[in-house]
Amino acid sequence: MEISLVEENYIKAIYKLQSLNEGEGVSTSDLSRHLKNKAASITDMLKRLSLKKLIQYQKYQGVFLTAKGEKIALAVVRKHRLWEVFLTEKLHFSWDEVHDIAEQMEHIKSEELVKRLDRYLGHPKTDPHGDPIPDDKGLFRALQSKTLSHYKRKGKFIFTGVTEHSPAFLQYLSSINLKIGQALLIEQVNEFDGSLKVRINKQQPCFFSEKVSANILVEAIK
Amino acid sequence: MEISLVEENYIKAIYKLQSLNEGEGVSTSDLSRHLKNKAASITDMLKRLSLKKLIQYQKYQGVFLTAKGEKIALAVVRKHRLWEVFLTEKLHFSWDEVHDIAEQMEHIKSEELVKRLDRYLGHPKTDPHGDPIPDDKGLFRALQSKTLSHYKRKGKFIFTGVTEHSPAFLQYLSSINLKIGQALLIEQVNEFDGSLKVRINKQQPCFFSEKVSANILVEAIK
DNA sequence: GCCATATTTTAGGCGAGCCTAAATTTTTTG
DNA sequence: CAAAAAATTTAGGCTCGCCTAAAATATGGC
Repeated sequence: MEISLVEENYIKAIYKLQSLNEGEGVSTSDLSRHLKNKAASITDMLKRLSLKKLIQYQKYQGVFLTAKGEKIALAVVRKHRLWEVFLTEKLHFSWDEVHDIAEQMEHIKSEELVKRLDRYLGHPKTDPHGDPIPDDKGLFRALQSKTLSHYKRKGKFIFTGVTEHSPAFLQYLSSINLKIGQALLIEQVNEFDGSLKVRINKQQPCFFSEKVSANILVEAIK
Repeated sequence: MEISLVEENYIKAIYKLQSLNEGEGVSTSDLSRHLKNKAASITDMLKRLSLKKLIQYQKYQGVFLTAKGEKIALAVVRKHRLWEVFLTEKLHFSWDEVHDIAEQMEHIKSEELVKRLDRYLGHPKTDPHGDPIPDDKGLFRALQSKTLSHYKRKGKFIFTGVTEHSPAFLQYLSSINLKIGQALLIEQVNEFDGSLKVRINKQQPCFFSEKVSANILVEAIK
């Protein structure tokens, strides 16, 4: 069965929103927002994906991926993240430039290509933003990291990823020399607005607003 | 102006057929054969490409690329050949496996990507089949190689490329250990059917039918 | 130069994937 | 629990890129 590029994008969006939604079906309006198509277009496509048994769809009730649909989603995510690694590691793109290009490359169809790319890159476990790369069976260990704003306390943390991939945000993190794997020392917590005083690598401290720390994933040390 | 993947494929086909046609416009039926679409569909698209000023088209008179169209064709060819180099050099695909994958990758839109890929590959001048890679201005020096069947005489030649890219043909060449850059010694010419007795690299001699030697590009030595 | 044949174009139709407007269903809320 | 509001679906229409059948044009043989 042929799956078009557009269908793959719908599947990917459903997968993403489903993982945020925790158990709930994904709504037409969520998809409409995410894909920037009108709700009526979403309904259109949901019918087609349902016919192809890629999703479970009942009118007005939201939508779930079937096993078949999830397999496709994971394959696309795997390709996307592998290409992001390629673009940063081999072509030296910065982490804020790779998303749009990988968005195109993720649709290239060749199992052999993915296999060889993965080997060539040394079987990376995460992409440049810290997101885990599913293996060829679609398996990956879920991030156990939490956001900095979740902890809201002093202490030492390791920066493991981001939950926001906009160039502006990623460039900001680069500008303060924050890279995946680096240690963060939270020196002060402002209870009023949730902002944090943070020291990175013995540099001058900087301040994270609630909005920033809500998009920074970390693991606590000790 | 947005150019779709399908439009790019038409442009590429026109470019290719134009270069064979030497001056003549490309006919609807040539394109129909090449793209495996019906003639009526070709006419359809020619009208659209003409509106976009990518081709010069007059009913019943065949078609030419405009400067704008040629620029696009060359950019696509450049990308196709660079990705073929990537696939063979970095991912160790064989030269008969890369065409279909590169056919997909050539449509990825990012000037920066092409620039970096080119640098990463060391600014290659030819692809794995010996075809020249246009530079970022679309310039390349045309192959001055001729086919083996053109020479039809004894002597020493360097194998520089192929004019046929089917996996079957390429695999045949691999099976007799013939690679780009290698020397070919023509030891005997059969006038009756145009077949050749050829020695490669001091191995057992092999025999090329007219059909094989018509698809092998060489440069004569001395 | 005319006729037969081959090529090309026009006309009309179809599916994918999008849209707007209107109808329907669900959810909220007073 | 009924009415208003919000979400969703249906109906109908559009473009792109393909098709078949029929009409128009070009070409090649006599």
